[in-house]
Amino acid sequence: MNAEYLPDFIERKWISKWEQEAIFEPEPNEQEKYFITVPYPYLNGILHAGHTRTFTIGDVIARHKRMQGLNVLFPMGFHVTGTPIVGLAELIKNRDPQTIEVYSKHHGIPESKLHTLESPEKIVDFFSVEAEKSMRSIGYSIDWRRKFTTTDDAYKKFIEWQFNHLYENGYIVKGSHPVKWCPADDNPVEDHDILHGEGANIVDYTLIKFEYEGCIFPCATLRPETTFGVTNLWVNPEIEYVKIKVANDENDETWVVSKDAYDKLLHTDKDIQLIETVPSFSLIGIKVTNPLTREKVITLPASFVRGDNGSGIVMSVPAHAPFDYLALRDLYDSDLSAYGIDENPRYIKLISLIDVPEFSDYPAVDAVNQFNINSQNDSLAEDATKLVYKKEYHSGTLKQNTGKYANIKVSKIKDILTKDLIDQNIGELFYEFSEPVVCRCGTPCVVKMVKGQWFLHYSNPGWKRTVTECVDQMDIIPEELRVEFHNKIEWLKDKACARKKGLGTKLPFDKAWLIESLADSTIYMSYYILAKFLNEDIGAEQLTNTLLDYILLDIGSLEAASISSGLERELIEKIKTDFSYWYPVDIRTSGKDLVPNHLLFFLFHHVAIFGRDKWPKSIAINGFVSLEGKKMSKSKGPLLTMNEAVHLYGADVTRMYILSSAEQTQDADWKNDKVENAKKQLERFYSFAHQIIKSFSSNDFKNRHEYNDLDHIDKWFLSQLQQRIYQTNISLKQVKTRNALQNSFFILFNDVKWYQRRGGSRLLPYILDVWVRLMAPFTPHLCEEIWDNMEHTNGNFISLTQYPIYNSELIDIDAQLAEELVSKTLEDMDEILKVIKLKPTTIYLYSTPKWKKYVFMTALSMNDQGNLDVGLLIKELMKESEMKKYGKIVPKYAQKVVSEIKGMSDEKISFLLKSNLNETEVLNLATDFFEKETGCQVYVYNGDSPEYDPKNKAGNSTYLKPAIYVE
RNA sequence: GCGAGGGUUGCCCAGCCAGGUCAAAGGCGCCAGACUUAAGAUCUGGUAACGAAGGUUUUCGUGGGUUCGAAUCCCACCCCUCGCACCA
Repeated sequence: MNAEYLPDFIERKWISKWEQEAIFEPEPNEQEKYFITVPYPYLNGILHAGHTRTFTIGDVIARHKRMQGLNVLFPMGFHVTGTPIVGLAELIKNRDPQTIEVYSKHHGIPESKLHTLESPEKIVDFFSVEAEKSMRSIGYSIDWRRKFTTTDDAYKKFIEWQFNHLYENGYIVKGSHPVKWCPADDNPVEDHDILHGEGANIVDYTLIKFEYEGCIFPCATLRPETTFGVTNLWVNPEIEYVKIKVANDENDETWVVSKDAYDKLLHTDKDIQLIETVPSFSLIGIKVTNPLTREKVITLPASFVRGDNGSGIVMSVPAHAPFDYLALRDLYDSDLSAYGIDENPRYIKLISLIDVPEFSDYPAVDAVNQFNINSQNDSLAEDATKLVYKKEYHSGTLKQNTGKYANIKVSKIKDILTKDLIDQNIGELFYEFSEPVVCRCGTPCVVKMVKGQWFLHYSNPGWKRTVTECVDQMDIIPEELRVEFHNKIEWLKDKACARKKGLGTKLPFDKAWLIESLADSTIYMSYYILAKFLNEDIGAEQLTNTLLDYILLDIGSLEAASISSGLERELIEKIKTDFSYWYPVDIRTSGKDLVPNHLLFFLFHHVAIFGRDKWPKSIAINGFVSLEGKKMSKSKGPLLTMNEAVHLYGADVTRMYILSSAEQTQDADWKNDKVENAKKQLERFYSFAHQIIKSFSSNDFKNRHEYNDLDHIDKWFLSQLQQRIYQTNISLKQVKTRNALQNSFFILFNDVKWYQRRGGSRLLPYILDVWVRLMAPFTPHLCEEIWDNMEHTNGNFISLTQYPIYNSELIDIDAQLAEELVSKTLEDMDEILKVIKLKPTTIYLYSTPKWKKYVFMTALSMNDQGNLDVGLLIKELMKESEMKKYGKIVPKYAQKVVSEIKGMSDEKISFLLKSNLNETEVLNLATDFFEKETGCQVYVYNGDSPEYDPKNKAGNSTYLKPAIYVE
């Protein structure tokens, strides 16, 4: 064994040995199986630290389960469908400076190579080779016989099969949906195509159709319920209005809207024709009919109305909308004769329709007064609006004047009412951005209705219900995220699943479209089972629907499957048996960014396609990785690649660091100087192992289970070790890799230090044997190397060796308690030595007198029976004639003991109840240790009759806390 | 706005669900000692404050509450991060 830790050498050596012996290529057998998957990487770049974290977690779980004796399958594929790879090829071809810079500098691709990646195919070829190399170099125990990319012909056949099923079972429907649209490009815009307004949402307004002489005056609102409180409409005399013809199912309608609104309506699914422009003056001072209440209300002028927002006509609800109230108040007593209005707007009575606990009948008035707002042009009007809307939304209920909607909460009314309005044709939906959106080309974007689009019908309540059932029977790790899954299932709407651009599979029932790339990566875990055979001896064209139905769903017959595919029956049966052996997925582990999308779809599609016995068993979620506190970005940098990490620090160091720096869902920050420290830790471990291997013979390792006459400290260590083994196994099961490493490495290291400090040595070969197995899932190469050098297992891989198992027989309560006594006593001595200024030469320890221990144990057992009480305890004690001697001091001590015990955890109490400790003996055995540690002479006296006690210190002792006197 | 997660001792980061062994694990940093001609590396110990006796005091975002007892449970508030879709 080399004295120096050479990660590069060790790692190459063991990776190639694993490959030679093909130890990670499992086949079905009589063992219990474990199928673990992580999301395959998307190949528009080199694998980075984020992949490293998720994949390493997966590998550690795989290795742990494998060492626990399960038959583990951990496969990997590559995702390439969608637009980014096509976009990247384009950018490289055009020699986009930023792309060239980022990919050469951050991804570490030489420019000459980079320049050849001018087509999506070349990119896929290059990055898939690179990704596999990276994953091999970090030691993942992946079965590479099953790799594939999502543009393989066979994969496309598989996806077609999936979509045929979804279609046949009604999970795919046709419909229209609003998208961000650039009128100049005549294309939808995606977020990275946007100049301004990246955060913009599409908001759904309701148009309320007010009527006037056969014309419709549509008013856009987010609060359709306020239609009950409309007192007038607002028209801005400064903006341009038009009259348009709107095609409707039965009759065409004539609408009056702003010019801007007309432009927007042109992009909706409505059929629109311009009739004429209308002077704004002609729209003011007329009486329109509220379609809901049939009341007639007047139209009035207002400057706050914007032509580019909504329809350019606004309904006024002054009781509940500060702007409306302000605009109305601004008109009080003013001369409106220019508009042909001779009434004073003061006659208009506010209509209250929402009950809000914190406000009067007119919340808008309250808010305007509260903020002390002067006019509709005051900037505070915005704040007042927010306040009123928020309060009304959260705590408002509808009043009696809303008829059948009375008593409904404001927060619940919108969907109900909108539906009713649409049914009666007095309302319509209208979409608008939450903020202006401008395309990269400089053109303002609009909301466009895309018609005849294919949708995955995720909003289907039955489908949602089944997914909810699926989640309920799964393990979600960590458990706290279960609620998140339920929320997101609730929230999920229909999702367009067909695209025009990018790589992918055509929709089998509408070949003009490509299947969207999140939808084609939902049940591919089952494809791993097929992939092994496809990579060997099956052609894509043989993967027929009939064959897939038979293998994956057990539909149809072997006969039919064989005929349709042209495959041998035995082969088909073999694939089918493999599938039913490996499926379902036992765990899928993934970054938390995939919860609201991929993981959700993964569940939706599984329940849609497969029976309950094939539903996934568990999902584990992990957090992100940042780089020196900065967010990583594939396309902009900074980026730490898996290659770079492995190259600079080694595979084992990288694995250990990324798993130990943060727990589960917490984000991890990669810090180079901390990684250096992790490397030192492993060097320390290596040299510890090296020392032990040098100092012991291979026989010492072979006989590791045969120790007789163990010393106290050996028993203590064995007991302690069981706790570490237990905690490591539990933590790994819960995917708490940080906690697992804390126990299997750091804390165990400290235990070993204490063991050696206390003079232990003979268990060291045994310790190393257990320790290295405990660490093997995390740092497999290093552990194989040490394991190999112990020369006690005839060349078996540690990767295939039994993982340490908790052994309750080795738990030794007395040894643990004794060691606690020793270390606490040492702490007490240190504390005293630190405080007193004299130079100490001798320390006297006085163990607890028998009677005090008796008091303590009596109190403990009374506590156990649930009747511990100072009075009762003293009474009980005094029954004992021995105790009467101490009659005067017993009550005081009893009181102390009772409060001490009341403050103990149940665990500690049961621990103490089971113990049987001889203090004097334990302390005597430890005197050498105490002397070595303190540099003083140490004497231990029995507290019952100390030979020497000049300052009467012996009386200070309590059970497990000896009295101390220092000279 | 809606949803989720988080604020801990010089720093990173555990603990919180199952209240008491919690002045609070582990790592880093720092300090001291050993080794060394010395430095570095390595190893060992220490690391809230105060204390001439093992104690005391203050501390886990802020303010309340429940409890014999709260980092942990409840309520309110402040601050930070992420997601909100047709993009992987």
